[in-house]
Amino acid sequence: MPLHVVVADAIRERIRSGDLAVGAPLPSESELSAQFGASRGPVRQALAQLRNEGLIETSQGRVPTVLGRPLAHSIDDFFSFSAWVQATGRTPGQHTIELAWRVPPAEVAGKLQLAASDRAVVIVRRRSIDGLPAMLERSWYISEVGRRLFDFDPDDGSIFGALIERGVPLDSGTHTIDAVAADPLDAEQLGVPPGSPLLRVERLTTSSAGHVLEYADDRYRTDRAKLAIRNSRSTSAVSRPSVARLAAPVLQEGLPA
Amino acid sequence: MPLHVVVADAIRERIRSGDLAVGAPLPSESELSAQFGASRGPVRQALAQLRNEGLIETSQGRVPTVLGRPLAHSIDDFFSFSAWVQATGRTPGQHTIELAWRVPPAEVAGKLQLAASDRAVVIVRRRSIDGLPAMLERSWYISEVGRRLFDFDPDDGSIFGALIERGVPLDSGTHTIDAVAADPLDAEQLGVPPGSPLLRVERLTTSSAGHVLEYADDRYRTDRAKLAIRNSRSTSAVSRPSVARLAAPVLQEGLPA
DNA sequence: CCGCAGCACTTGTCATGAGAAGTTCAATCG
DNA sequence: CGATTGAACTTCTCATGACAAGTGCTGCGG
Repeated sequence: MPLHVVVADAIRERIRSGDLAVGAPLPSESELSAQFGASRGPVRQALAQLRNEGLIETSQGRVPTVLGRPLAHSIDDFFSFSAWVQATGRTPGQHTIELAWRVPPAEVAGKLQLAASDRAVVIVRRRSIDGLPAMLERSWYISEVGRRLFDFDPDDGSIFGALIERGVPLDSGTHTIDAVAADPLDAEQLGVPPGSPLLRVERLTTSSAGHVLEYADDRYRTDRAKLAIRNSRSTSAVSRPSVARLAAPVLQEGLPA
Repeated sequence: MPLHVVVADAIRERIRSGDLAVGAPLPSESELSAQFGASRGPVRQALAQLRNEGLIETSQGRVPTVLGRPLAHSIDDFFSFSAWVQATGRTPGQHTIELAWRVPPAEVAGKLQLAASDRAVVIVRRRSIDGLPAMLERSWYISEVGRRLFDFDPDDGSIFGALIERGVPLDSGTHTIDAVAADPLDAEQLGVPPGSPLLRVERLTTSSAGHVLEYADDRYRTDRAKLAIRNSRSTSAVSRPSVARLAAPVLQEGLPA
């Protein structure tokens, strides 16, 4: 394992555990170099990584300080409902409502870049957190990917994980976020009155080569799940925001000032 | 200006302009070094920055390739409604409905970390895009920051920009996203039926020192604005997602595959 | 006691050099 | 003609050294 990863992991763990409190100063670069037996290069590489994750703040002449605790554990938390729920220490659940291979509506076909007569695999699942319905997922896969859904029981766990294991190159995703009123199916499955506001996340998953593999429409009960974004202007190198899903009861603990 | 910034800007511009098309290979590190008269250090620093912005993809042994065009122009686009709308080539508008200094409700006081009897400055504004109402903003500032709101006309433009100019260290933000039903004020100001689903973004803005300066509750008409997130699992160094607001009619153009 | 200069220390930037590890492609072997 | 080997190329990793620029503290002078 590369040295700079070792250093970054160690510091990240010290922040996560609270050993390095929010606002506390980090050891200087030279101290870190000595501690890990590394030269300044890998240490600076590790600090750049942490700065980029929004965990620390650095500026010239001043020792780096801790900005906040980590939001998401890994990038997969954002792609996989199961991975996300498990990472927050809860139990994910899923109940398949429909699994079919058919011609999708025109708008879905457009997003999947299919011809009008091409079929796709659709799966509708109710996802729950600790047994409570939290999200209704309508997912369309291109046939080549979707046929693998018939190889295993979708009630078993993560489709994302199962597809990755089978070598499907799910890689990049574009998520579009808005709000919709619950339609009759949403209302019935999620246990809310029809017309209730739901948080909708539309996901377009592509391979590393850029081919569209999946289009999904996920609708969340906002009392059970939200999204969080943290970003900072200060960090000298333009930092990227940090995005995570949040389970409602974790909100306070999950969002340190 | 630092060399690695010069290199990064130059490459970013070549990607933005289409000179380097999506999927095209970049020059190798040694070629870039020669072109800019720099050693490998700054060149690698620039490439790391671009990789982190999701613009390029690198892996060992292979020349970097272009992944996609930039989503957001700058980080400020996410903090400032005005900056965002202008960056998309539209005209932002604002109409102040209320500006007051009073004791906030308990929940707001809690988020601002105020004592029960402390006052704060509240401003309610309707924001529009090209004259069409798009968002209703309820913003609470701690008194020290909020009193500056009386120094200028909030209908003039960006409060964020004005506060930054006056030295207020608005720096980091945590955004929580969910959906709510339009209350009577939302409905009236945004021109939608009461109970319509709205996309809500709660924002907690803090100084670089970690003090809470602002709490805001922004509610968007989802037909006029959405959020987009793009992220990738592949990029060797853990890449950070890219977040942007989207004005509805820009959706197609704004989201290259 | 206050203000300021100076020093020690910090991070930011850049150059050079070297080996490990992965990719690509062409020549060679079966 | 297909499979394999190998060399040339690439990026990744790391070490060392140096200077610039910003911060914070100490001690001096007023």
